[in-house]
Amino acid sequence: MDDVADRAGVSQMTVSRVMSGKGYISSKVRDQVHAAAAEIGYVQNRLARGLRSEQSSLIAVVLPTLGNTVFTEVLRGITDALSAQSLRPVFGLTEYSEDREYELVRDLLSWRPAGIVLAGLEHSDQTRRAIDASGVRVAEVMDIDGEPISTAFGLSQKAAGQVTAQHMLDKGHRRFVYAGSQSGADLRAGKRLEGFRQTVREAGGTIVSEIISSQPSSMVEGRRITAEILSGGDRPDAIYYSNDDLAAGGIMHCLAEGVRIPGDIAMAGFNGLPYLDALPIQLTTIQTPRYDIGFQAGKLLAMQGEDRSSTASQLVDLGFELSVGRTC
Amino acid sequence: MDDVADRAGVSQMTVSRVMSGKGYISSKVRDQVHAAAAEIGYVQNRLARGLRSEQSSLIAVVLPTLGNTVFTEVLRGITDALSAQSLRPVFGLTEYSEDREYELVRDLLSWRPAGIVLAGLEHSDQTRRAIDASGVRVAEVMDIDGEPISTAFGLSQKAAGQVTAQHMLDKGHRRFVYAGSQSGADLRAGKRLEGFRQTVREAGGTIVSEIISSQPSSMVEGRRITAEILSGGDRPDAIYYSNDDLAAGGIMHCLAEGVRIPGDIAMAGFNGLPYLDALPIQLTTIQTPRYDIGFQAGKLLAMQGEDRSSTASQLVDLGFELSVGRTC
DNA sequence: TCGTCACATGTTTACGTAAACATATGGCGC
DNA sequence: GCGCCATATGTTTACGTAAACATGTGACGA
Repeated sequence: MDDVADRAGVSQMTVSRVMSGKGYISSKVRDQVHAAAAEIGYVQNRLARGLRSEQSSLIAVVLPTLGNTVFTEVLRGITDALSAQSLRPVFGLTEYSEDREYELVRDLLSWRPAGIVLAGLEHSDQTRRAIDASGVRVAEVMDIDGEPISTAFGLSQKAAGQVTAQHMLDKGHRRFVYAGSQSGADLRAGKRLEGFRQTVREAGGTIVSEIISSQPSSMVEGRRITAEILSGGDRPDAIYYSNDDLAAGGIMHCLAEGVRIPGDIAMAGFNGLPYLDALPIQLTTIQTPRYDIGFQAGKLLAMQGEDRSSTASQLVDLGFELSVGRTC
Repeated sequence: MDDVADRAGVSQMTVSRVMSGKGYISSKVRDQVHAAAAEIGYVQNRLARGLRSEQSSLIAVVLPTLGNTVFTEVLRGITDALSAQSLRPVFGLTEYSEDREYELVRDLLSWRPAGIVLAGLEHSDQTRRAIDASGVRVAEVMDIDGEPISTAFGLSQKAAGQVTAQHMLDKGHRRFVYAGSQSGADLRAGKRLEGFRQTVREAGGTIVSEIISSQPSSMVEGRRITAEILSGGDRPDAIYYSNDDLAAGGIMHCLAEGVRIPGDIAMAGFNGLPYLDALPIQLTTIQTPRYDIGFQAGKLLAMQGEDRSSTASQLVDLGFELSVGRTC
């Protein structure tokens, strides 16, 4: 900055003002400074800027995995929301471990981020304390069934499970199998299952079994689980998959084996992934606003903290929609 | 740090040494310092650390999109490689625009990253200059057909196109259609097409047409394009898709419409995405080491810069494998 | 005419850390 | 017994920036 200042014939502070766009600057000086900066290839040092101004233009993003399209879409939303104000996401992956989440949060707080995004509402006490102590602004994403740290953007996972159950019951199905993955570490999936169970029971239906694979969710795993379910002697009416990837695998199994959907077996998934529209059979699922969830979370954190009224904890329900296909 | 030092009864510098693990520290003092830090909830400030040590523990990652599984897997590889040394990725998306890439690179350099990852070998002169001037270490990923800035990890896209063409020719196909997306902004896809064209021509085959959609690649788009191709009067022997998502869409179209593969139309894709194993028909494709590419790029940048011998520009060929399915 | 105030720039200082440069202790070889 | 060197700690300073606090214009209303 001193070099730029010398070349432009002004003080270092004036260069700082031009770069940050704060304070009064005559247009003549502004141009001189920009020209000087371009000539010597000046690149500002955000480490110094952050140190002095006690805040960096980084947003910490802590997600379970990138193996699930859901989170890559959330991340896209966040990234897009931030890019306008040249905030950048720094991120870490928890692989659905609370301990790992804590480590990541601690580590990322050392960057003095302007905000932090967490997945879901369940965090260890340690994590909550570290966040409280840092005073960083928080946005939680995907889930709104619980108590947020400050603001959560998402949908009611439990209600999604209920709506799906109700729809399947309305279609006449009574005996269900639930197919999940990740050893049940995905707490949102657990809440959907909870809602599903409740509605099924109230209507007098049965959940014959709950199969929870230890593998990460994938189409291949969904196909495997489905084959397993259908090879058993006691075939259920319908399978409720914890997400679309598993369900799509189920559809593939049936296509390959000539099992009729929904005649032989009905299915429902969750997420409303774009590729479902390309499949030969339209899956009944729940459409979730994943990108928008990320985008709104990003926008909240990108807002300069002037808005102190929003300090109170708040749940922002971005809703979901039952997408009726031909699999029920 | 001063507070921690007071509580531990040592100097600030000793605390610094404990935190960074550099220099001699007695185990007694180390424990005292850790205890004191834990008591007051000390979180180091990486902005200050980076400022003083002239280098941050961030790795800049500039990718075209997160909409393509390929790049999310590369990103996973990078993230995993970095997490061991608690380096963190900061990233930006170019949406396949060179100008956007330049802006992002400039912006990310202001974080004084320990390294930067770029997709592909083609970058604007501006971008190259900015990187040269910064002296930052660079890893380029996915492509090795060209001149790297320093080290590139990937595979020969052109050779992949050639191998695919040769395989299809061997299977007796002569009249091809190429189906791509992104308005051709994906330069790697362009190189594959180049290799494909060359091999087809040398063998006396024909590329009847090259259809390049302006949409991002997706299964839905692949199904749409395929429907378009097959509805035309002059049906080709085979379709070469620029990637698996488009090809899977093609398979879906044929499943839904009763078009026989490869009897009525043959197909090949590129990437070897995991979900292909779940499809009723096994797609012939090229298996690419995407995660490994990201991982090795991450590892290179994570190495402390002691290895000055590797300054020379270098291409690391991680290879690919033809995955023979039942679509040719 | 003078005070006021929006505009424009400059000077000094602090942000939290680690590099560079001391200093002190004690074990070990000769 | 003495010098040397590995070990262990302390003091001073600089990293690049922006906040805080000046200072200096000139237009405009009373």
